[in-house]
Amino acid sequence: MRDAVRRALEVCPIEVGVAVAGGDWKLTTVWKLSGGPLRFGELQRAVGPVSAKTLTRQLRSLETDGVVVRTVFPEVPPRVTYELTEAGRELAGIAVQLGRWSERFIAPVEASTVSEYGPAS
Amino acid sequence: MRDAVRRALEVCPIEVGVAVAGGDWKLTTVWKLSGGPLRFGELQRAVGPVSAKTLTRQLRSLETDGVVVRTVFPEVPPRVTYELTEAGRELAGIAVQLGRWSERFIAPVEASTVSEYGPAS
DNA sequence: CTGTATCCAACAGGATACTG
DNA sequence: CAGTATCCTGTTGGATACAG
Repeated sequence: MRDAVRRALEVCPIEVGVAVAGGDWKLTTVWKLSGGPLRFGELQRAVGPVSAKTLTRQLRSLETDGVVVRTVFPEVPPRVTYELTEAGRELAGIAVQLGRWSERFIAPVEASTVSEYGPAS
Repeated sequence: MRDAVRRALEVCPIEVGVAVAGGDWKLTTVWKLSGGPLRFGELQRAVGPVSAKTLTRQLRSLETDGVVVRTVFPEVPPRVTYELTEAGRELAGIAVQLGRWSERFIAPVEASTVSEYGPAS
């Protein structure tokens, strides 16, 4: 278990959730994976302007916390896929709600809603 | 509007939500306020081991983003209360869901659930 | 293709002392 | 009481170059 999570456990469940799901790109990553497994490169393009280094670290963190599963195929060129666990699928639902909340209260828009975008195909 | 929010607007609604609600103590603060207005000191004790400096900054950020309202009473000693806007009340619901999610998938427990704790009285 | 190593700037958050 | 000012450490995240 990661230190950040262990520390949050001493405080309250909400902080545990923040320790696991907080940080740039994490929830968007989970959301993009809710359409099914994606390779590293596909994921990077789908998530947005995230560096490989950061995406890798966030994915490792999510893997440690039991949100995603990483599968390495012993091929050349290498192929690695990421998919959600049950915890990840549940978290994706919360991510969508947060996206809708921000559309409603922070940046009201008519088009380009998270509801319409959907996860990466 | 804060820079972090403006930058997230270029990416996706979920990242906007993270920009507003992400960061230690913010969601717990919102949750504790869901029981009604609290003074600064009450809030600090309710949230947990957060420094005054950090809590102040998070509250200012939440105020700028339209999640909380800060009210100063011209008295001696000074009294300042914080309360949720409608956006804040909606966000508190998501915070509770995140807390329940972490209880279910990260740190399963029988007692001491976020559901039982409730906001500060 | 999927990363890692290194360097760097910016930010987060605690501790302490202090103010109106 | 409700902060602010200062100093400090650790973390975050991009850019670039490189590796298997």
